[in-house]
Amino acid sequence: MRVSITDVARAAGVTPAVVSRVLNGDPTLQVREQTRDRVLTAARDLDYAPSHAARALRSSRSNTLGLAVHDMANPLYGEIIMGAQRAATDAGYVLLLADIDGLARGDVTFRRAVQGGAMDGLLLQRAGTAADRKIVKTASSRIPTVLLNDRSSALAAAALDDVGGSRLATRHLLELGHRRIGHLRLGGTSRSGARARGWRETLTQAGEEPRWLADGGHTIETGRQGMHELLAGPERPTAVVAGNVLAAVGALTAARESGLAVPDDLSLIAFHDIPYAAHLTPPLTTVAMPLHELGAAAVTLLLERLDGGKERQVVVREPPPRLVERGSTAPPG
Amino acid sequence: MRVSITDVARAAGVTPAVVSRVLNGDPTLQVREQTRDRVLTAARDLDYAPSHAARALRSSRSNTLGLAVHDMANPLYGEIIMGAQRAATDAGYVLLLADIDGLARGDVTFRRAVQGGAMDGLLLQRAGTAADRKIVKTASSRIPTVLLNDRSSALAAAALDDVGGSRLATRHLLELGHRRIGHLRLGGTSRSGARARGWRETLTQAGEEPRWLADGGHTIETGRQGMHELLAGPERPTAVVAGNVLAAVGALTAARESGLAVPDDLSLIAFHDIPYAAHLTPPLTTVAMPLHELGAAAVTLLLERLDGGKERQVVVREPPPRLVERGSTAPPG
DNA sequence: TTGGTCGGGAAAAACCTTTTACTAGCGTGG
DNA sequence: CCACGCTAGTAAAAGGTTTTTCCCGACCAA
Repeated sequence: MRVSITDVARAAGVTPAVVSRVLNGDPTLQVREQTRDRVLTAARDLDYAPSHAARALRSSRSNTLGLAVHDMANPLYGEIIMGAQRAATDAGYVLLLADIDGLARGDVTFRRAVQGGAMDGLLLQRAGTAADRKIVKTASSRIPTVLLNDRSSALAAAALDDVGGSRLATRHLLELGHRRIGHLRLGGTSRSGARARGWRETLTQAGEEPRWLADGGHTIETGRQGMHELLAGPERPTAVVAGNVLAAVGALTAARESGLAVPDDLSLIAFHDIPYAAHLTPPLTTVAMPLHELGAAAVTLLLERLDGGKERQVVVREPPPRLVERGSTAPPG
Repeated sequence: MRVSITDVARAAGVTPAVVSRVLNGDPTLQVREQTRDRVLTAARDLDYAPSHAARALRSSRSNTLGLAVHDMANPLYGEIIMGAQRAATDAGYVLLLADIDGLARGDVTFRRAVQGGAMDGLLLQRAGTAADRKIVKTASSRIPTVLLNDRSSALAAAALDDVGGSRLATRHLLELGHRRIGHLRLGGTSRSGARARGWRETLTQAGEEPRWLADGGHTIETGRQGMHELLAGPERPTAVVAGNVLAAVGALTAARESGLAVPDDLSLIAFHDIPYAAHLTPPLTTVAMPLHELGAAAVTLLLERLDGGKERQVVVREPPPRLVERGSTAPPG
């Protein structure tokens, strides 16, 4: 049926042990060049691939990493996942998908997968919900866990340079001549704090007062509400830094609903660049963050931990946040 | 270390075989109610979960399904994946992620995963590229494979009701009073044919001639080009059915570039509804297709095959395509 | 010759389940 | 009293790797 290591051994005229050690490059093995060749060609001829299950059983390593995210349909996560995917593949690992909300629904499938050793480690993107806490508890007590873009806890984590991105965005608006610059923060997560900090610090350094602040969340609808809040006061900001591109989409709608033209009456810049941003009206100016690299960094961190490394928290600064100028920012009218 | 079936057996005062058979509900097992309870409580107390690897090795079933897509960052695929995810979880299966383009890069990781029995079956979303053909060949000869939204081949597949969706879109435009209705087809895939067919048939039945046809691809940029092509002739269409929502985004840009106002000078309706569609200018009228259900259906199909079923092709008609009226369609000016 | 060392590989255990075949004990009918 | 059948399990094999220990022959030095 399947070709096993014994078949290869027979074909090469050696024992299975030798095949295993040759194929895995065991440095303690003494073997003649000739024999090694026989093994290698036999393996190739028979198109041999070791049984995932048997190997996992014996070595108690599944070469699999779990990946749990909230919303697959969010292109931001898609980007992160692709980065993680690639890094994992390059390291010979494979990615197992889990849906956080499914897990929280009391899914036995995931718990069994974690406990049963189906994955060696877990990448977790959380959003601060109750479901998250449950998952974190279930998983992190059993297998190494790395948080994606989050650093509020004692767990290992890979995060973006939120402060830097926020500074870049705010500085862009300042350079255009804006003074009254508001911020739509994410709310609820640690990223929220860092992004708000970059905005606040940059304004303070420029001698401006960071007065306009509202929660924009990370969905279109929450962004719309937040923007309305920001525009409600008697004195309005002339420019806004949105903590999330989806919130910015909603903010654009809110501006329109308030009778404000973007960018003539109000400039808007958002965190994260997605293809759609270029096709909104007006095209959205954004700060592109290295999402791909974030995913890769998280995987690297996890692999490190699997090799016995300590829990670390890293900030992905390479490549640095990049300003993508489009049509939603302009000098104040 | 890990708690194994032997530990549970010892705690319950029986042999491992009994534990296995009780936990898996072996109907041929004769066991006293009392003994069964002892086993069950022991398993619960020890928080036992069977080893994924050992079980896979013994039963040569990994309870894992592979999922290979092109572009995770595309929200359409995200939607499909979420549907697949859920259906798989409900059936006790877990999803393994693979990136087609990585695979085609000559990745050994995936080939080893397939051959090593890391997955029982594969869900494959292909786009007609050379990479696809390679993957299909590697995989489908070894494990059951189901195609997502594609039915051009001999393989099992789950597809959308493209003709129905296309009819719905075209009829909507006809009802608004349009006669000169064009189509931006996908190009390259079998879906292309079906969607074009729905458009053509509906027009013909209404006594109109299906004259305006161009390739819109499935990216923003190709959609833009296709739309320009459609608008190039001396006599222009007054309305267009776009085969893909991303192409429609590009088409919107193309219309603007041609100095045409949507919907006043040109109506546009697109396949697939995504949240962004509502926030374009103008908000895009779409036909929402059951993507979630498509993913679930594909999983069902795959599980069927794993249980020895025949290769089938299904069309997901439930829920039926749904018209989402927004601002990009209007009676002809 | 003997003792020692080294090269080249063999043997066997262990990893944890599942499954098939089998059995000890007991009651029952003939 | 014996054969039989039933209950309630038991025993053992199998699945494919990896890894540690072990072994045999050859060569070298004394």
